[in-house]
Amino acid sequence: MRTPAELTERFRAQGLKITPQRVAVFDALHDNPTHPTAESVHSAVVARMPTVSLRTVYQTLNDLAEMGEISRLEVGTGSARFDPNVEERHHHLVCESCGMVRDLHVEVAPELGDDVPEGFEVVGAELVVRGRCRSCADKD
Amino acid sequence: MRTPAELTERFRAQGLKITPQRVAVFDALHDNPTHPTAESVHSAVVARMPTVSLRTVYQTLNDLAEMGEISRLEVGTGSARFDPNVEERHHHLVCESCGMVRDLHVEVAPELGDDVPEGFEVVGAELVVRGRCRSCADKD
DNA sequence: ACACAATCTGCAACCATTGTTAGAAATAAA
DNA sequence: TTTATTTCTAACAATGGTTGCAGATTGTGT
Repeated sequence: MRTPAELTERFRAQGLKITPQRVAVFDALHDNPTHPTAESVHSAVVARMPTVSLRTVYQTLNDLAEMGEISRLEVGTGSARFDPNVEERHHHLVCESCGMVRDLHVEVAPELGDDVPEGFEVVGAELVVRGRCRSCADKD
Repeated sequence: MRTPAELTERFRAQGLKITPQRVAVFDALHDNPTHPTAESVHSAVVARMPTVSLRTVYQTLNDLAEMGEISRLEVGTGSARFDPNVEERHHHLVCESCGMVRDLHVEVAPELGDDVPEGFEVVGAELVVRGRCRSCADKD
């Protein structure tokens, strides 16, 4: 992910204003490998700026996603996850027990050709590998 | 997918009762390649049994999913989709414009080994390929 | 046919997310 | 720096999908 400072530039370039709330979200995401939900980003932000609303966090995450600076994941755990790592193409590993999401660096069948219908414009492909992580598997 | 008659057997085997509502859901799913939402299953069912509630449809779909007779898909289109085809291993193609979901018969990187952490029990892997279907691409 | 347990319906509650709006704050212009 | 303009924020309400609940209803084994 870009640094908070770089994101600030990108926002300015789009004519968006730089507010402390937005910077706090940038900081919360920077080098964060946990694929946080909006809620957990909000918690992190609130720890330092108690008045920031969840609405603002959603707004900023949406802006970032629209600019392609982060990506939104739907892994079936109820709420969306946000992934600051958009530079490396990668996929995800999900623990069905604790909800943990982890990056997975795997090449996925690049020759889709066969079964994709004529005229379908492929934009992207996401692989989700599900299972139980070690600590959950050990628990019972 | 199993025939409605077979599902009836499976339900009985689990000690679940056979009600006309449940049979109507079985029928609505049988050989249905559209990956319907609960809402659309409900519409189909209501066409023949006007009093069936959406709640009952959800209940039956959940039962079927728990028994492994159908699978629940979350492709990020707002509502869950249900796929009666659990016999053939396959993946999905999603049109981001109209929400269409289609089966995709592609082999996906079977040697995950590399990046899966030690001790993680892999249960399954789902690939979602996103893009625009021909008719949506033609529209604009 | 009976009795009991399981099921159905209708409605309320829930959760994640988005719409709205008045007031506050950041930038641009002077 | 002061003002003017435009954008943001916070709070709250509303939405959409899904599940919880209570009482009436209906399969099923006897």
